[in-house]
Amino acid sequence: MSDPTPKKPSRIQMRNRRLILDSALDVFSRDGYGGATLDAIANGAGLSKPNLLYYFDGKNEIYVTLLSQLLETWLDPLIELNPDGDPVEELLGYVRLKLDMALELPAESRLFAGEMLQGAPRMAEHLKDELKPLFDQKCKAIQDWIDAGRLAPIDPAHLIFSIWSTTQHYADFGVQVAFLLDNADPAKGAQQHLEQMFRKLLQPIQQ
Amino acid sequence: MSDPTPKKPSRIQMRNRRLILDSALDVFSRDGYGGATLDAIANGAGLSKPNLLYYFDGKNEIYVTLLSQLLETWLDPLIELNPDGDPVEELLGYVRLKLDMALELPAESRLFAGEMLQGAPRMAEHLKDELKPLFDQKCKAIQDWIDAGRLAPIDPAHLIFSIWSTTQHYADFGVQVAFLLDNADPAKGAQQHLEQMFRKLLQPIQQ
DNA sequence: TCGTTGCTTTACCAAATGGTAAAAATTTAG
DNA sequence: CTAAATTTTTACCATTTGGTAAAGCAACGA
Repeated sequence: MSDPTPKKPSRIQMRNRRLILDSALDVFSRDGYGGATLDAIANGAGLSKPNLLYYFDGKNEIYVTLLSQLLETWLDPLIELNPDGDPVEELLGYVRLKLDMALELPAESRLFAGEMLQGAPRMAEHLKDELKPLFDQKCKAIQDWIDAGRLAPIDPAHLIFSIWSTTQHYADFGVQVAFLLDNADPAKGAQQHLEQMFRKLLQPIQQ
Repeated sequence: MSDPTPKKPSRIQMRNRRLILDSALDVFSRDGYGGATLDAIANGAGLSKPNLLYYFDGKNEIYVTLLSQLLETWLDPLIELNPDGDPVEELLGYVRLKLDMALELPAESRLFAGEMLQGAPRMAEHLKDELKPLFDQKCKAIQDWIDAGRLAPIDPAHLIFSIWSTTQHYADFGVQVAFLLDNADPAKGAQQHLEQMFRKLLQPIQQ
């Protein structure tokens, strides 16, 4: 009575909305928001365009739905960062997780990157509500570790930026990386390099 | 006689091609290739659309011209990397230069990032001819430094990826960075953080 | 079995977009 | 000053694109 959409989705709805979002991820991440077309998305989902528009109100709604669903997955590893664990190992674990995500879900990473590149015009709200509080909270946790002498003194915010950028690079610039590495698998080298780099950065001076 | 376009461009040509490319940089970097329109570019340049098409053969030619001109500027700092200089200082200098470029030319950085995100469909040739040889050459130079014990043992290719990703992050994800830093200027913090990180990574063990 | 609801298709449409033809205006060279 | 060359405008056009209306079809509860 109070809920504007009380009906639970049917099996067909579940299936088709999933098909559409899967196809949309392909198309949006490959062609960008502006380059993506409803025809391409409908085609990839195996539906007609009007049929697609039966499930979503328009291009923008598909895109926003996709991004906000993805944001959860994306922020999950950061949420897992445990203030009660060992600082260096917690952060190195986070690096490892983010790298794995970049390597296994490159389309998702590129979708976010594309939105950010354009100034996040369609995501600003979500970022404010979900990303910012989490970011501030984790910065504070890292600062506490530093204050306790359990971590080298670093700027928490820029540390997080460095983790994000270095790991996501393997997804967002994946074509370039593959090309420059002569199509060798980047996974192992990346893992070792990032582990080495962040371990050196984070390790507090032993006394 | 052999040159297919021997005529040197008039002053008007120089001016208008420059106006168009400047506007195109704005539009392409903001809206992506697919989202950019000739009308928007023409508008930004203060020309009519047909007038714009008098100077360039089409949307694609504007885009490719822009990117290939930019590639030079972009690779310049890497070219400057001097194998005869001090390894750590040379590489830290490169980091500084790349960061300065990201902060001062964010639109250029985003334009490249957008092209890479989409798999560099319109830049593959240029990358093969200009980027790859330079990259291989500099990787070898870094490896020589390592072999001479003047640099910590790191994977040169992944080192370069880390430098690119961390510095360009401040341009490509500039909106996110500004938002998460509460619109504080990221320049100084970024500079200090990256210097600290790469110095620790690169410094060979003293004996 | 019948009617209601939910899903899909067919047939469209208006606006936007990349691009062209050719006339008009302007600049430049002699 | 004039004629040729260059530059700009006006008037178009075909295609693509996001989106709609409404009819047809399928599923399901009573």
